[in-house]
Amino acid sequence: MFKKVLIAEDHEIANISVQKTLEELGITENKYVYYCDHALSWIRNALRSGAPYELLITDLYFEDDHNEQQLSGGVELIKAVRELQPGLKVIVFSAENRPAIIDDLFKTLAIDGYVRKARRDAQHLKEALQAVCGHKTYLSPGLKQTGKGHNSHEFSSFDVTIISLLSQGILQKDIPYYLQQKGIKPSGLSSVEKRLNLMKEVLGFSKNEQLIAYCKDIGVI
Amino acid sequence: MFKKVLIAEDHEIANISVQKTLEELGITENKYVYYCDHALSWIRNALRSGAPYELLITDLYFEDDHNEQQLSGGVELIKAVRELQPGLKVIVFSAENRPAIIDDLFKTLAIDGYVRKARRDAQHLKEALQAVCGHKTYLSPGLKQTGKGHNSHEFSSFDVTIISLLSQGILQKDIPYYLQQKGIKPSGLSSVEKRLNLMKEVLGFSKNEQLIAYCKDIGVI
DNA sequence: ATTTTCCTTACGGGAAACCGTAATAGGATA
DNA sequence: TATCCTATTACGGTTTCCCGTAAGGAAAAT
Repeated sequence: MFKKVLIAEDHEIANISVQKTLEELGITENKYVYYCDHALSWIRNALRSGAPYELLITDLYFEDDHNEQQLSGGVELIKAVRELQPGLKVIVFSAENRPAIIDDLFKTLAIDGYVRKARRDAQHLKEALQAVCGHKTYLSPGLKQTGKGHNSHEFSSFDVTIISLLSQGILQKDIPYYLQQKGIKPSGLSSVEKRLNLMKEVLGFSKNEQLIAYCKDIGVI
Repeated sequence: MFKKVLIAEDHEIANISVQKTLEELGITENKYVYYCDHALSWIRNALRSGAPYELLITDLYFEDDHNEQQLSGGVELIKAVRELQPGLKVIVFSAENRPAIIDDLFKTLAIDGYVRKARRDAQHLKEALQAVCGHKTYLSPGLKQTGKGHNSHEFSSFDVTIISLLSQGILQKDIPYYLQQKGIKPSGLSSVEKRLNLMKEVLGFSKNEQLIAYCKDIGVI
């Protein structure tokens, strides 16, 4: 089992329980911080002193307060950690439940475990620690990886751009202009329409409003 | 200080910490439950046995699982409790931060304290316990301004119905039919358009897609 | 170089949304 | 009852969206 673990979690209540949970597993050499910047400092200092951390447990979203922070949240913290200590194991512990976002954590940031704050989260956290310690990955039960069912769609960056513009109130007929501004290659109105139609057809939708709601739900925008 | 307290909180991690926090204040005769229905049962039984609870600490939102529940969440639990034991003190402990909803708890359900799950929540919970014990009300710091910003909008159930229908792909021109089905009073297409225009004007939006995205963000649909 | 193929763009007719205005209904007041 | 006031509904013109078809253009294949 791990011996030296760093926990980044801004909620005091959650922080206390993670602490207690780790102690129950015999993990005692821990540091608990409430800010992302502090987490990075401790990782950097531990690395310099020759006794690096073995595991980082972090939340995704940290609330702003009077203390100005460089790192805005868990994603930026993990990115910074990856440059500093690429081998550090990372478990994300958050209430986020949108598959697209969680999936992206595994793919882009190569995290080792994701535990969702939910009914049995303390138990799940223990299971995650066991799994990650054995160099396996862990995902909370009930969170299916975006295994694309019959009606799901892999959103390209082009798709996301179009949907974002729509959700910002840009008229569909004006989207080509914005695409040209950004130098995005297919910029014709027909291409935009074609892509929107494809997305809606795959997902069984008929209106843009449905598409926006769906994308908000799964977290692609 | 209180002696007999009931805690209803589905997240194991949060539940553990509340437990520890109460123990630090010397409150030892507590019961911790993970479902609203269980909470109501324990309150009812304690009342019958002549040793009623003095305080209920409850979350607002409970996640559904395989156990079918009568009470859907904290609001329904508090309503049921009010009929059973009107004098019971109630502290709500939730991540909810929308002033309109929190205000409604104090006004409609006459709760005694609201502690938001945030950075210093364990400390705030202790403060709330002190305050409510002294028959005062408590509200987490940083939530005191109920003044709605210049561009915000209080969504009526009519608004939510319209927006829900749109997000389900119903054509705007077909919404009157659905409103009549449900027996909702203003059902004309012009009334729908008027209401949509009002919402968009207040929020500074121009398209329905923006409105859908906004409502998803703030959680009204 | 020519043809084929695929992708992008352009065009046009019909449906829906948008927006201002007018007609109607229901309730309150006198 | 008559009148006023408000809210709801109905209507028409314009814009935007929707969708099928056709034209243009680049890359690959022959």
